This record gives sequence, structure tokens and C-alpha cells, in this order.
Amino acid sequence: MEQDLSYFRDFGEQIEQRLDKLQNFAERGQAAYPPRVIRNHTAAEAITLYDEAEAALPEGSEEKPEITVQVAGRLVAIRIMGKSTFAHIEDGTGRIQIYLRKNDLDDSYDVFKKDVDLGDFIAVQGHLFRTRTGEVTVHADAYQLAAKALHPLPEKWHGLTDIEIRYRRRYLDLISNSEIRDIFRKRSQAISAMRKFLDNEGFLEVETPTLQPIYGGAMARPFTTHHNALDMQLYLRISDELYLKRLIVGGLDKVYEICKDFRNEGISTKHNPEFTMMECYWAYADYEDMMRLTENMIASIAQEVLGTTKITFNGQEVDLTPPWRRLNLAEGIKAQTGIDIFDTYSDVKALWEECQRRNLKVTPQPSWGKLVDELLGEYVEPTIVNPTFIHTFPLDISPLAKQSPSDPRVVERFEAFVVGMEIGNAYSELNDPVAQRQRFLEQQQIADAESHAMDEDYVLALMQGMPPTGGLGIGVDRVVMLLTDQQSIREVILFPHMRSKE
RNA sequence: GAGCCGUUAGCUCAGUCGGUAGAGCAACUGCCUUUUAAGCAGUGGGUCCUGGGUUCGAGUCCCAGACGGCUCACCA
Repeated sequence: MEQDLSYFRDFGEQIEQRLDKLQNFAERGQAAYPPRVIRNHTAAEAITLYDEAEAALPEGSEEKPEITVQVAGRLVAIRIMGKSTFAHIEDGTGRIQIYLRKNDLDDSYDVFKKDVDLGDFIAVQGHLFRTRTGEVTVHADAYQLAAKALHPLPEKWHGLTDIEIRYRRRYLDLISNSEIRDIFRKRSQAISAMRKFLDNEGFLEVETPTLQPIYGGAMARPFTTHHNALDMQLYLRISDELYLKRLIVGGLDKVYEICKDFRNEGISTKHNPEFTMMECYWAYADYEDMMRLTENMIASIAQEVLGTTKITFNGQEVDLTPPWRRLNLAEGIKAQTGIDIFDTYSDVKALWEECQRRNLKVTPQPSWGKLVDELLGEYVEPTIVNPTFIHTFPLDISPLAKQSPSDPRVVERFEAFVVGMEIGNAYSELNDPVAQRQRFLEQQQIADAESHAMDEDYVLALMQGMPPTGGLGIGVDRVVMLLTDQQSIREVILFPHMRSKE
């Protein structure tokens, strides 16, 4: 069938020119998209090979290494000087310069000048040499087009800076901005390091449902979907907490899962509708054990990825070295505001009036815990730079956490903060089925969109008996933000959520 | 969801008081056999985000909308 190129010709002058060049390859009987090309060395390997061969020569030797390589990559720079040309190709390992001469290549040199473009992939065979300026370069005996690019590359000096295009067409961002590739390499390393740490600690990696009949484990609005064959409404998980704790009931004493959670809420520099969460549960541990686990895990990830636990975030020095500071929530609030949430403001009304005076809003209906949380968010969290565990939370905003034995108003829970950002949340898990059912019922009284749903199937699991357990959730994207010094969560998610055009 | 800012050539950006739409890179045509943001000479390339309005005349002023960024709200 005749190829219809009219669609592509509409993309403009430069695409048309490239289509014509594509045609030229076809007319010469050369494949523009061959099934394979020969590539025996990466760019980095070729350079290392030459460096090492050179170093192996005797001191003061006039000899030069004779090494033939076959490299391939995307053409990212071309400098044509009449009958000779320098160019750079780039593969996943980096860049290498290539050198082409009319003398060596004859007709195919002219083809290169005429029909090969910046952005195309080519395979080059030749011997390595070092240029006058000292750069290891492949002197080409032959080259072959590996894949034609129809679109020109972004500008070579400034790269691609348009944020919208960077996110929507991340491949362009990755092609032209090497520091972006580095961020995502670090993200991958951080997740590997997290797995390695948890595996070493004896945790078992498990997988639990993304599609859930009842959503739970967090206070958030869910995405809903529908299963046709079963004709039932399902929710995309907002958390995997309740499933993981069922596994603790089942005797898997240390489990973790790294997965996407989905929350149908606002988008911001710290929130993406789908985000990556690590949750782990540890039988016979409590929230203080989880603090130690958290600080050791984050420090170990930083060490693995960055080689240090001292980092810079937004110009601030941050030390992730354990042990992290422990700050009692009530004491933190008192220190920043003078408000004593247990004494003067121990009832909702008094605290609410105080918050009103300070122009703080709590929706839809204020409870003591929500007001305390508001004060925390407003006055304490922003002051935190170095990692801090804020612990001992109000009970009414913690329906899955175990009540403190010394004070019925609070639970054994902490949130981990670094540079004003919450990166983790953990507690001694509530394992009393009667108390848990009661807490769910109390949540029903609140009856706002984000109160926790009654989950009788989960209560049934607790009725089977769950050992005392510590649980922890870590916002993986935020940890990556921290490690890569990025202020926006979109910079650490390859394809952040975007509104569709039109 | 609200407020502020932005959207001009493939990319990065100028565009004065409302008066013929500009530069660099990229592209095209020449010259150029060790360059590296190669160089030199020349040429082409525009839905000025979209739709209305004001005006003799709108990239520029007004209104509405789309998309994005930041801040706020909700949240991790």
C-alpha cells in the first residue's frame, strides 16, 4: 500500500525536509529503520577501552592504541567542515565524538552531509583516536542509519525549558536535559535501596489489591470504577494498609509493599493524584521501633544514592543522620504558639475559639483533633528543617492507631517531617477488634467525605487476633524530592498528571 | 475550586506609544579535511494559544475561554 505522508507533511517545513531525506534513503535501497545494527560497544565502554589501552603503553611511547569499535546512538551535535565532519552521538551511557572524512567514506560521506540529520540514530564503525584537543573519537570507516528522526531536536544550548512540554513529552526532556535523566536514575536507585534495606531487615514484599470494594487506610477521597462482569462498584486504593494488616493476622510477620495509591484530590507541588507509597508492617514492633526503622531506612537510602546523609534542599543544609529529633506534638504546639492543648484548650470549643482568633479554618466540622492538626500544620511543620518525628497524635484523627495507655485522648502515632514536608506516617496499630469497630462507628458520626469507612471484613480479620504491630507509610515521591533537591513532585514523576488539551 | 503570572518560527527568547513580525540555535544553498555552542556568506520559515470586541489599523487595548506555572484550599 502506498504510504500516506500527508499527515506528516502538515507538521511543517523541517518535517517535510526530513521526509524527503527519508525518501532518498528508500530510493537508494537503504533502510531508514533497519531491524538491527551492529553495536559492540557503548559510548562509555569505547572511551574507557582507549583510555586503558593508552595507559598500558610504555612510558613515553610514540605508539598509539589500535582499537576498532562499533558504536551507535543519537546524533546530538554535528560540525561539518567541508570534506570532514565531527559529530557527537549519545547512547544511554553518554556521548562519544565521531569523525567522518570524504577520503574514507566517499559517496556515503555526501549522503551523511545531505540526508542524515541531528536527532537521527546511527551506527558507526571505526578506529579510536585522540583529537588535538584530547577527546577520544571514533574515526569512521563506515556508518549506517539506525533510525530516522522526523522531528528536529530542541535547541542545543538552552535545551527544552517549557515546563508543559517537558512533562507532556517527557522523552524530549530526557533527550535534551541530562540532569533530568539523573533525577530519574536516582529515583530508581532510591527505590532499589529501599527494597534492599527492607529485604535485609527481613521484610517480605507482597502485592495487595489496587481495586478494592471498600477503600480505607487513609482519610482521602477515592477514584471509583466499575467492574462490568461482576457489576460492582470498585475503588482504586487510597492505601494498602488494611490488606497488609490482614497479612499480619495471617502470620506474615514482616511485610511491605511499594505501590501506587490514588487519591481524588487537589494537585499541587506536593500532590499528584497517583503517587508511590511504601507501607510496611512489623509484628511485635511499636511506633518507636518504626521511628528507628524510618530513620535508618532513609539514611541508608541517602547513603546508597548520594553517598552521604548530609544533603542540601532548597539551599538549606539537612542532616539525615540518625537518630532524628523526637518532638511531642503537644509540646511542639506549645513552643510555637503558647497553646496548651491538654490544659487551657483541652475541649473543642475553647480550642476552636482560639483558632478562630488566629483565622484558622477547619472544614467541614471542627473536632479537637482536627484543630490540633491544623495548629501543627500552621505553626510547627513549617519550622522543621532537619528530620523530626512529631509524635503522639489526637485519637479522633487516627482511627487505626492504638490509644496511648497513659492518655485516652491521644494515640501512639508519629509523622516524619523534613524541610516542612511530611514524608512518613506511622503508628502502633490498633489490634483490638471491639475498639476498632467503635472507632469506625465514630468516624461515621463525623460523616464527612474523608472520614474512614466502616470495614467489617477488616474487623473480622482483627477478630482472628493480630499481634501488637507497628506500621509505617513512606511517601516515596517525597523522599525522592528530598534526595534530588526538587521542589515539585512533578519533577520526580516521569509522567505527572496533566489536564488533556481540548 | 480561588488569586496572580505566562502562552510569539521546530527550540530559546525580543517585540517601544496600537502603525509592514525580529534575533540566536535548528533548517536550506554555497565555501571550508582535527572541530567541539566550529566558522564565513546567503535563503526560506509565523493560526503571535482560541473566540469575540474596540479601532482606519491589534502580537500589543477590552471581554470570555483553553492550557501551563506559582500561591492558597484539600491531602501524603
